[in-house]
Amino acid sequence: MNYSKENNSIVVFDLAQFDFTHIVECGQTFRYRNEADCHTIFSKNKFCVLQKKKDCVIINTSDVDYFINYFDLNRDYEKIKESLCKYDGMENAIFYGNGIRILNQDPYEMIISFILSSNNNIPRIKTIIERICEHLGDKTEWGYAFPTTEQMVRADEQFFRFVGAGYRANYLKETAERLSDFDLEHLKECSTEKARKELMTLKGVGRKVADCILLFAYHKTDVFPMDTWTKRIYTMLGFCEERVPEKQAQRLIEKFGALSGYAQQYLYYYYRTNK
DNA sequence: TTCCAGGGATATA
DNA sequence: TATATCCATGGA
Repeated sequence: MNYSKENNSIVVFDLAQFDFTHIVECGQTFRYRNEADCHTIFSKNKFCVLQKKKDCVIINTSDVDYFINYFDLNRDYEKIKESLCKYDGMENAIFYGNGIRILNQDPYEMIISFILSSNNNIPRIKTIIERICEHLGDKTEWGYAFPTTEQMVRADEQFFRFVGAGYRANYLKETAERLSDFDLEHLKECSTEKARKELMTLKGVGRKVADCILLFAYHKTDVFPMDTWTKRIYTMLGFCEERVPEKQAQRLIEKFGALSGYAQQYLYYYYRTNK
């Protein structure tokens, strides 16, 4: 991936491997803002501002190294796309979602965010997360940071209902308490299976939410999160053997292997935005 | 009014 | 182990 690192900015030259709209609209993050001439993306207590030029994208940030990792800039997505194009039904999805990258996001933020995602829609998830940040997170020059574990445990169930979490309020309360004494770092070293099993002991984290966390926070790409959209995609790809989402995911992982997570994002984005 | 959204917990057989 | 039902909320 062709980019250069400056003092307070990153310049990305390979636009076929970097499309901000596709990166944020493919459902892996909920904290971003689109403005007329620039885009802003937030992570933990950090942010960056992206400006698209004729033949490059400039990422302005005070933490260059953090966002080089965040945007997964040291990975060659051309190779990934080439490999995935060999599969039937992938070419259109890859062409459509060209420039998607799987972000390396904060595990804690992903857990809280995807607990909220269950049986919910993206605009609402964004709104609820925004409210949680506004009420619990530190105020910064650009807005509110995502709350720390300490800030989260101070909130009660009533608060999470107040911000619109609905029946998930209890999940957030219980999981926030568990995570205040939980080593999220060591999951990096675990196998996908073992990490998934541990994540699923958290309240509000089932198979699908766990797979999203594994993919978007730990970059474990041998997962295929099955939601209401990908269940439809399963039959559209010509599969019909399995009815249980977990087994459907297994079939798809047998098909795509270590590229499953990437395949899932292209397919999810393509079919969701094209109905 | 009903359906749906990046599903999970729980009870039941 | 597999299936059915309930769960808040707001936009379509």
